[in-house]
Amino acid sequence: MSVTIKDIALKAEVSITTVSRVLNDKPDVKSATKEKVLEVIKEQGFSPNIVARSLVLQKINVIGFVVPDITNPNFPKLARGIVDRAKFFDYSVMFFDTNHDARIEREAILLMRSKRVDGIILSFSGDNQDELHKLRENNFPCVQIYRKSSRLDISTVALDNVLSANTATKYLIDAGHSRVAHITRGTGPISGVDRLTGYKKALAEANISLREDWLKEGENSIKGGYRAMRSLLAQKERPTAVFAAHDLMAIGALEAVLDARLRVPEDISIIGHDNIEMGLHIRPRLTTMDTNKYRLGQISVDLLIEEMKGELRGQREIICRTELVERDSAGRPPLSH
Amino acid sequence: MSVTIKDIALKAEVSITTVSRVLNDKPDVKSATKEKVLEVIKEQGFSPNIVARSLVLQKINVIGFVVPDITNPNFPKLARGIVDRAKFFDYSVMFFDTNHDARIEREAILLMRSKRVDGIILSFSGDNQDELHKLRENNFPCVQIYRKSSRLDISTVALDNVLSANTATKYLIDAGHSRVAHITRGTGPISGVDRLTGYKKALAEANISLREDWLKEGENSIKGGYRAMRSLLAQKERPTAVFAAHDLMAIGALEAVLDARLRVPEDISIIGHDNIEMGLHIRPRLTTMDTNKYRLGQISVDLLIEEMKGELRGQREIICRTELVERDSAGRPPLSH
DNA sequence: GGTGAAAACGTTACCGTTAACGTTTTCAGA
DNA sequence: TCTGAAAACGTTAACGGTAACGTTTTCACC
Repeated sequence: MSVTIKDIALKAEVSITTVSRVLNDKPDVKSATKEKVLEVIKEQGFSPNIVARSLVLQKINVIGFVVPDITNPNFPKLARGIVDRAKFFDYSVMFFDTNHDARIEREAILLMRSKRVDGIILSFSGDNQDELHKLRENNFPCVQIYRKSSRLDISTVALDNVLSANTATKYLIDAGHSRVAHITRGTGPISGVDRLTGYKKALAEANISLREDWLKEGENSIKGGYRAMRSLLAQKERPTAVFAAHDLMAIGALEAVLDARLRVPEDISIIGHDNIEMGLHIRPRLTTMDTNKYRLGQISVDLLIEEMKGELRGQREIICRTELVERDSAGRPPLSH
Repeated sequence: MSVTIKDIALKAEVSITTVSRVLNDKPDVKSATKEKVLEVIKEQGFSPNIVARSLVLQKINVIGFVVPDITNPNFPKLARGIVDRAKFFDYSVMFFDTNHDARIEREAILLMRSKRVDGIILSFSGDNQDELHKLRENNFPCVQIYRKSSRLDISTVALDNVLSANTATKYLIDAGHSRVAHITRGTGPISGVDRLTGYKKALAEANISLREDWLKEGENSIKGGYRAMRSLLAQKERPTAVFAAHDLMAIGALEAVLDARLRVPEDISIIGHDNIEMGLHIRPRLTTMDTNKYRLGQISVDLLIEEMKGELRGQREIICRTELVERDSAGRPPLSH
């Protein structure tokens, strides 16, 4: 069928070991024979069977990458960072999309262990504590992304959500707003809590007291943001600014404001979080916090590589800073206030 | 190190063959011993080494998936369709992003062949004729997506771009427009030509003569659409409607119109193509042609599976229809016309 | 020319699984 | 109780590489 190292050895009149040696640039082979072997290889269009190699080397140079939903605008750039950086280290990436389903997440882990991938980068939606714990127990290289390892000692690269939310909220306050609301991500497991903390902290630092009725929980979607904003607008006392924990919700909120025949940012300022592409193309353009997703991807494979080398004892946590992106959806509060 | 089939055989006091048999649900094993083996497997947390299995089976149950840029909004949903469908058939997907670089595309193919993936789904940017040809020669299962196989006999799943563009243009004409411009995708290799053809056809069918000055070439980006629209607006005679070959360009065009203090669709109607998420969230919401990307992904896996089974002699071409999505960016022409 | 270390090369076991084939066990029926 | 086919199980050779270890060749130096 396909040509093997044996065939090459035969045609080049050397042993398979010699062929293996030239394949892997090992010493102990005369340059003349090396050339000869190389020639036969080219002539026969041979490329070594990496499956066989992996079996003896106990290493397949593949890392697994699991996301809950690649359609979510946070992930494509992350994926790119991971693929690029992995390629740099000669790794390929096996990709999984779990559709936020904890069962599929578990299956994916099992599958990856069976397939003997060298390491895993994952962003989980469910919380599959046991599975992650098992990975850790077996010393399986693994880094978690976006989400801090709760009580599990899994290496993590995440955002400094408290600081980031603090910065965003402070930006509104510094612009003169004292009535700033917050649309949170709901009670789900993902980073929403930290952003809420950052928001509260910023208020406290400015001596503004927290109003529970200006805290709205939205699902993590445009619709969720829209609904939350509508309920905010329906109140007798309206905020003049809102910090949404996620751009999708910010965009929804923005739509709600416009639909209510109010202006952004003249009547209400909005700041989002994550800097998804879309924010650049809605009107007004969305002011937000950039999370540098591409770089996050790169960092996570760097961390994974370290784990795979075994250079890392214990887990590590890398916390990335975010960056304010000033655009058009946030400005000074209306004069009447 | 890790537990193998041999360990299981030892502990269960059977031969490795027997273990293999229960692993693969083969006959010739008493139900009592089967249970015993299963128990030991569970107890030891054993999962078979798929690398070893792949070596003897000559099949790794992995398909390669190559895109030029996962960040491009056409691809995430496609990726999802592929991953889901692949999983259904017990395949994993190895993911590559080539950043539109023909060299990386070539490397990816080489790598995948080395890694012995069972098949490849690819969306190429460059044209790497030779590489694709070689794949075909070696009977390597492969389906190309979005792009029709020029002279190469590679299986393909693509869009009916002529019909789709025709439908979009006709929609504008039917709304009363006679002055409809077209922003094309530039002279690149991707489907732009067919959409131009469809546009021309629609004009011809309505007895509207083609105006070369209303044909603008934009790069495939928001900026490209913006620039193209500006140059359209700068003309003495303006179109009342424009069909952009891609939503990104349509969105750019829309921005240009708004920036020129004109209204959409009251002054100028815009229709895009591809139905990317963003179109739903700009104002006015973009009228466009939906390409059903998720399904496209599924179909391409189905086709690949057929090829891998060897059931397919010769290549096949599946052409998918698109669907009009009426939203707010296209309406009747202004009365003055 | 002989010596011996270094360079070049080959033999072979092994990685963890499957499957062809051979062997043993079971058990219904005479 | 014996017979023999069917069921259950095991032995062994692959799959295509790598690497430890042993063997042969080369060649500088005396």
